Amino acid sequence: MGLTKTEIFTAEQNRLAQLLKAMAHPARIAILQQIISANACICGDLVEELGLAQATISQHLKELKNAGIIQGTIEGVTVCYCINPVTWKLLEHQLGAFFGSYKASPDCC
Amino acid sequence: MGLTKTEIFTAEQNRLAQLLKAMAHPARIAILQQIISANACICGDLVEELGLAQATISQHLKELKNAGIIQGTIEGVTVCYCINPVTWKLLEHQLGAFFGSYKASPDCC
DNA sequence: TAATTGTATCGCAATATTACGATGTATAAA
DNA sequence: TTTATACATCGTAATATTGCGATACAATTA
Repeated sequence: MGLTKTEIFTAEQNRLAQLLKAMAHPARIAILQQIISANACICGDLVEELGLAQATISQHLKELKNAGIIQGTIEGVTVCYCINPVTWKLLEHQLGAFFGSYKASPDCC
Repeated sequence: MGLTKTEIFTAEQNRLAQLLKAMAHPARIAILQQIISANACICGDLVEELGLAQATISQHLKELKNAGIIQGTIEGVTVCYCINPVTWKLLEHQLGAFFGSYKASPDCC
């Protein structure tokens, strides 16, 4: 049916999956890297940096914004995007806890 | 066209996106949590633990295996799944570096 | 050998994603 | 007020994902 059964899972599982999904695209990873490396916020330079159409970039930015990973503020004609520090740290800690919860045991397959 | 332009991006960006995508589903997060918390490897108990059909679970396991996040070994009738320690640590470090590369600056939007 | 058990795969329907041209919108400059 | 610039949104085609019933397969057990 192509519809994820969200009601089966916990809110945390769904939220984590949502955040990971928002990042799970090479273009969106590239966008995040650009935003981070530009220190200050980047605007529509992304269209030139990456080789994608303006409509496509705008769509990817929207998804990152919807997930709460980035935030955008209008600055005259341009829009300034930057990392949402709250979500970023939350996700960082959640992933850290998740990955840290695994301890390799030698008696495994 | 519904086809990701992988050739535009670096191998690292594509690989990271692939790994994140494999994890970006609540069922697959739940499966990983189960595998981790069961310490030793879990088998088809997953079908009972989660409320999904056997075919669906098998498909999710296949995706995690294809991405290299888990590995499965046949043990008689059952199949034993566990975390692939190499990929796990690699992803852990890569994500750590990625999230750590962001330093919040106050002069931002 | 036949039946049972645990998984994998096939095939399908419903839905979601990706990419982009075309077009809309809002601000700034002429 | 017209024009230009920077984005956002719409609509659409191609493709991918999700979930599951049905079925195949492989290894034990009777």
